[in-house]
Amino acid sequence: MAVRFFNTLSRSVQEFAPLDPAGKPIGMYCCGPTVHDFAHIGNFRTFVFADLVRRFLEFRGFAVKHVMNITDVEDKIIRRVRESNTTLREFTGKYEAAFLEDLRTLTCLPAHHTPRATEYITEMVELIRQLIARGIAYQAPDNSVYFSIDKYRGCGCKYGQLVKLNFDEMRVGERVASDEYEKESLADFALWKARVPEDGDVFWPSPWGEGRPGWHIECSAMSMKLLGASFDLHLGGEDLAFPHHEDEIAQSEGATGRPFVKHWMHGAHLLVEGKKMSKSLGNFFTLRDLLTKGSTGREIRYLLLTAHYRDSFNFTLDGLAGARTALARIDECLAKLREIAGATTTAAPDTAVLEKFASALDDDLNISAAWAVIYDWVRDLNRALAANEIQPPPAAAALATWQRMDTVLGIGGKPEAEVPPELLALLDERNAARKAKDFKRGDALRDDLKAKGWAIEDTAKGAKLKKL
RNA sequence: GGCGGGGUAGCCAAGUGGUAAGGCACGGCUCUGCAAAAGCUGCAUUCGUCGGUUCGAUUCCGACCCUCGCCUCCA
Repeated sequence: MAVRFFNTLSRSVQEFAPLDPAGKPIGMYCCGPTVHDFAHIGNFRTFVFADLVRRFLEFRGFAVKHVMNITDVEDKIIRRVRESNTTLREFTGKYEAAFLEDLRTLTCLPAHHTPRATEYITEMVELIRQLIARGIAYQAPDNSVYFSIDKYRGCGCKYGQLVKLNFDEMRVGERVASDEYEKESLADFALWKARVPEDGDVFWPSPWGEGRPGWHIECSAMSMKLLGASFDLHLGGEDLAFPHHEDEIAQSEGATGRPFVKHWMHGAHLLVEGKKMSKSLGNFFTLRDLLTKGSTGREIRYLLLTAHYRDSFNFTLDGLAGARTALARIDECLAKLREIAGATTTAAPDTAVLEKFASALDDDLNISAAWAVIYDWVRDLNRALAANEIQPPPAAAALATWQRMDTVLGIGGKPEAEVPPELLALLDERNAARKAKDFKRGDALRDDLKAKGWAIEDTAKGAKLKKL
């Protein structure tokens, strides 16, 4: 069964067929962060989604060349650089590093390229030059350069490929002041913003005078530079479809005359505790906030991966607690399998299970169905384990099956916590007390350990300590 | 106002023109000195509302209600 994804261009689920069937890697571009602050959990839903897409394509045997940009110049960044009296590079460097670290916390595979906008000014200028040469862009009296949607349409190009647009009905300019620009038409957007005093040191020379790039042009310049004028797959959050991605298409196709991206995918936003995240509601979480509250990256990743990417998802603290329990169940099963498998490490995975898992994902990444396959599989294994019916070879095979599925999920196994020797001593004491039927003392020691963050698990093979 | 998603058990969330996956929570059981942990097991006559098509609709059609997103800051 072929991989099928919803394509925003066609508004339907269609087979994912690479541009180059001969085997050139799939070019995949995901709009990255604007590094003006620590990224929040909503941002990470999109990046975990992109990571799932990439991992699944690789699982299905595609080679993927993954590019994710870092937007390190933009209005908000400039304002905050000015306010914090620092340099652009210093300011953005801090948040870029934090962002990349956060991605590692969520076990997202690193992109093959993470280009910074400020390092592709030359390419952006060149792209703008081409657009002006083709008569699609113009310099306004304010010295800024704008993209003309009328001219673009006049060339037979289509503006409004990702969203249905009806300019007569649109409330253009309602939410954002439009009188600060001298555009020919309200819908036109900036390619190059002329330098203004508030920009401080943040400007570059260009044929149109000093200034800085508009927001959309960076993605066109960097994606085409690294992946070619036409590439396979472009992803981002749903809010980016318009205008950002629409404008990327216009700039790129306007400049090259070639189709830009074959397949567009957009991830839905998330709600937190049923409401749109906002600082005033107290439901605004960065990844770091959640880690501080005691969650782990894998729990957060798991929770973000429990819902379909095109549905808005309600992220809750209850859900996070549930994620911990659910993962523990998987971990427990794997630990038992490892114990039985012992030295038997090489085994072929269970292809029937893998096929069920993969076909769920083939269907536009139906991750819920994929989890159902996993939990059914876990229950079957647990039944067999409880009945002592699992020999080392099937245990090893099950572990191999998990390992293969986990290349897509990126959940991994729970890291084994080292038990401090003094706690082991307490455990020994408690075992001795129990043996002597001094249950009062045994229970006291159990409570003591619990207070120290370790639970005693009395199993058929003796007592074990487990980190809470 | 235009465009686009959604409304399925306490919560999260799949799915199908033929009688509702999975996870969490909760109850029961096994294990235990008692617990915990773990495992097993049970848990929606019902899919926003009202109509229509149909032998049969949660699934298709229509209307309505609610909700979320986009309409040049946005993952």
